[in-house]
Amino acid sequence: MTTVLVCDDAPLAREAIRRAVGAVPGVERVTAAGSGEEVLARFPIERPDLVLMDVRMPGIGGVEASRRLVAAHPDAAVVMLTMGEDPDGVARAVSAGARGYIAKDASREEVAATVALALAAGREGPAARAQRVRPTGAPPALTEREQQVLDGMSRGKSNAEIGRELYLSEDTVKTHARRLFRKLGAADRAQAVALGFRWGFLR
Amino acid sequence: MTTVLVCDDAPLAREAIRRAVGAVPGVERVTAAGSGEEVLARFPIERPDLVLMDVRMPGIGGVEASRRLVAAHPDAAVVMLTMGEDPDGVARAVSAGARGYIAKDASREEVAATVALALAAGREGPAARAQRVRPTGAPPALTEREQQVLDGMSRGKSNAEIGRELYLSEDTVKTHARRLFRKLGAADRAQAVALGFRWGFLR
DNA sequence: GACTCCGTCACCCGAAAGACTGAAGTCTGA
DNA sequence: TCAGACTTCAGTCTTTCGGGTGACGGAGTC
Repeated sequence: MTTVLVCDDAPLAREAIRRAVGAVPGVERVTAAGSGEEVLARFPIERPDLVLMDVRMPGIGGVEASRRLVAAHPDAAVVMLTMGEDPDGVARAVSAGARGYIAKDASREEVAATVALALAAGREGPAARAQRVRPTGAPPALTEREQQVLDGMSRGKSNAEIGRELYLSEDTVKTHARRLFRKLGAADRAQAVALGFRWGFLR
Repeated sequence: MTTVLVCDDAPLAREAIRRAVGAVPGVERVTAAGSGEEVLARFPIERPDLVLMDVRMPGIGGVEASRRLVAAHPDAAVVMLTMGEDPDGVARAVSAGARGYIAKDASREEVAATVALALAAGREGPAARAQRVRPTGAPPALTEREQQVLDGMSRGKSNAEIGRELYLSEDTVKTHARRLFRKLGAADRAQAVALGFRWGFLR
């Protein structure tokens, strides 16, 4: 009986992850919690084989919850959920006992693979996975132009249209766009917009 | 002395709107508030010629704030800021005394034009502008495939990559993408991602 | 049975995007 | 004063995107 406990304060994300994890072969039961405190309270009762926990939550965050959980139950397997907004937190969580992490922008397949790995692995060294943490510690600092270009992208404007709005040439907009992509780690404007929302540059 | 009071709980959006409004000819002073309550408190003191207020805010939302403001000060000119997520709320706000609304995905020019119009107009009938509210009251219903394609887009995947993830041909992905754009009213994948976040399909 | 919606795939086409350079002006801060 | 960031623009190149259109099978509906 392999059970997984998913913890995220956002109901939508929680259910999405539940579905993804539920599809992993070998996982019979997936339960959900809405806070780190709830995980600490329920872990001794449910004894899940794996805890998937969001890094950022109200109350004690995922990092502190992971630390306390592993301190109280050294056999607990914790995998952090992150959306790249807090790589330092992930690093601390991993060093505090989490077995790995999954980026929330990962595909369903990647989630499944990571969960399966975490379940299968005898405690793999945290260092191995900690390397996957993004090197950029702080939220990227966007210049005003980059912010404006990002904003235009989110409104479905082409580079030429953004240029006309800002009284710039299309080439200049493309230059700002390229640097924007580098800073955000985006492959294209669609991902840039997604990361813009997650970093709070857009809303 | 024409002054405009901008109210939005998000500092970034607030500043962006401030800048846009500040560029409108005839506007000498733009002040900013962070909540509906703050607007109600400051309006009698500052007596701005126009209040730009976000529909959705913590505490009393823009609708209720607009209603109370106009009830207390019938000469108050309120224009709602919306991002299309709550057309009913806009309609109620307009019927409750708001003079119009501006979509947040509007261009700077559109913002300027609407502000100038709201300032210049003797009280135009609310009905005239209320028609601009999007006819689609409910969030668009996305099929599972469209949701999956949207998700892939938000992760920066190309259509071909999404196709490989979902075991589909690139052409099929493009078909789903095209229908997705139609449903969301998006011009391209970047705007589709933005609308996906605003409708809650992505997070 | 007719109709509609979804999912699948294919073709063509022009427009746009994004990567790669190089360069020059402004402005700030060490 | 000088380094460095920001901003501006330009060129070339390949890839991708998005629109238009058509098609076929299946599921559900009227």
